[in-house]
Amino acid sequence: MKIYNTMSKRKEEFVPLEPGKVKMYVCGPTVYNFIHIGNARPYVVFDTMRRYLEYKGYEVQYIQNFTDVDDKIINRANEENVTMEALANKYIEEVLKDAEGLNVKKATHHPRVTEEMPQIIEMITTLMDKGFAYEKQGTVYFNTDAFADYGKLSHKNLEDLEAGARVDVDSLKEHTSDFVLWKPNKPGEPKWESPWGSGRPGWHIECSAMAKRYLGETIDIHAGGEDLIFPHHENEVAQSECANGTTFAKYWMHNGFINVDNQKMSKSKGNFFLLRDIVESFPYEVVRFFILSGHYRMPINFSDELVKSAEASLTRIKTAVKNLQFKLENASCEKISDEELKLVDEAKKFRADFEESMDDDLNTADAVTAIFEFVKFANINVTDSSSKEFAEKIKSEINLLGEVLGLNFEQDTKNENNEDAKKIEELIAKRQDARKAKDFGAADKIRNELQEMGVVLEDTSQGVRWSYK
RNA sequence: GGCGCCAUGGCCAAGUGGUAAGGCAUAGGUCUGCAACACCUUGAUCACCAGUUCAAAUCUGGUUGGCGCCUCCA
Repeated sequence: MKIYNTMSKRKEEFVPLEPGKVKMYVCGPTVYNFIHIGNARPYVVFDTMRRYLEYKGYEVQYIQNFTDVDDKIINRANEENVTMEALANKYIEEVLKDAEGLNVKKATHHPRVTEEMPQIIEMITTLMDKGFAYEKQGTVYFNTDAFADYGKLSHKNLEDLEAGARVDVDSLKEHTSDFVLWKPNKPGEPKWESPWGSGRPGWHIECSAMAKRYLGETIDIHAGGEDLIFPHHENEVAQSECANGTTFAKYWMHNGFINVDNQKMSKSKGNFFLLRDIVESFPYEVVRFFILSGHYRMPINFSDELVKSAEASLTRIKTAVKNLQFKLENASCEKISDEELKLVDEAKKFRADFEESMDDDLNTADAVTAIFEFVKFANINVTDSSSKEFAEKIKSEINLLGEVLGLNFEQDTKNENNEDAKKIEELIAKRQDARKAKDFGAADKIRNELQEMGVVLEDTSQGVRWSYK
């Protein structure tokens, strides 16, 4: 498999540090609100990466943190008159709900910054001891000048950074690009004791410390949104490599943004969409499919119209799978024929195509194409007279590819209950009687009635198939 | 100012040296009592200019347009 590595700016063959195992760290959200559609992208993309690696037989250790101490959380907590802890807990729960809705697998660990203080303080101490950090009035800074490789991930150099810097209010720093490792608390703010006085860690150090604790000094893949390249990930590299004296991450993966009207979402522009609001109109799985229908490094635009189009595409696949299910349930012949066995063999190419696309830097957009082609193949070759075994084999192969993408093609997002089903079956039987009697007026009336209940009928030579629209 | 990304049919989107995948939408047709599902058919020379090459959407240079990072941010 090839992965585009931000560090080298090229696709590289993926070779894990340890055969058969992959250590992945994905930067998680700061929990002070529900996640927005943009936050959903790294969740979906890197979960898909994980699923594909697992599909290929790797054992994946997947770590995603929650930043539960930060100015934004403190401010929001003050506004709502609750403790920072309560606010963070609330949103961690909500984020997990959204993640579950998106069918994102749980991380191996979801560490929280507030529970990692000893490790964080230890790492800062090491940086101080090794001369990569300095303390001024209770604030500890990382000395970027001491790390010769500073800028190697974001491909910036210190001179350019100095030149392009905005007016710096923080006069305690020795260099513009130095950043905070530990800062003193203001009165009333949450605080932890440290060798430099009470306070809390800077944003960057937490990820370095958590990655080290749960995955070790060197990890395989570090991932996140492209905006994190600088300064966040650049600073992580500096901290971890200076403290540990070894390479931090072998591969750096960064997802592109989800834009609205081709522009970055922002609250001030008023083009900001929470995932919660979107799933009022579309199922979570449609959002997941929408995200996977473009390459993860390219920007994608978000709009109702585009998601609607994605929904129609997904429906095509799901309809095909439903049809296969109906056919196998009503098949008159159990055993697969020689002719069908040949077709099963022929269908292997779709899986091969799928893998080829996924192997090419997780090209899910192209991988989805293989599924569509598989669907067409199924539509043409699995007929009403196919054997049950054949229909079953084809269906499970398509479903398998869906699972790798975290999509369950058989899942029905609409509510159904048995009482409804019974009533629907009765109406269908009545309609069938009417049709037999060539009373099409009555038959159509029943069909319309069902349509109003949100039920769509399909007459096949195997019988009537119904589903919720 | 520094660094970087993008520009493919109505919309979305792969392809990155050998004469343009796929999906959505549209139109016509087949199937159907009608419909639905499905199938068939229908459409682009790849922003522009110049260059390299037997050959370029695909490489190089330039132009135009859009966007991002450099400040919290997925």
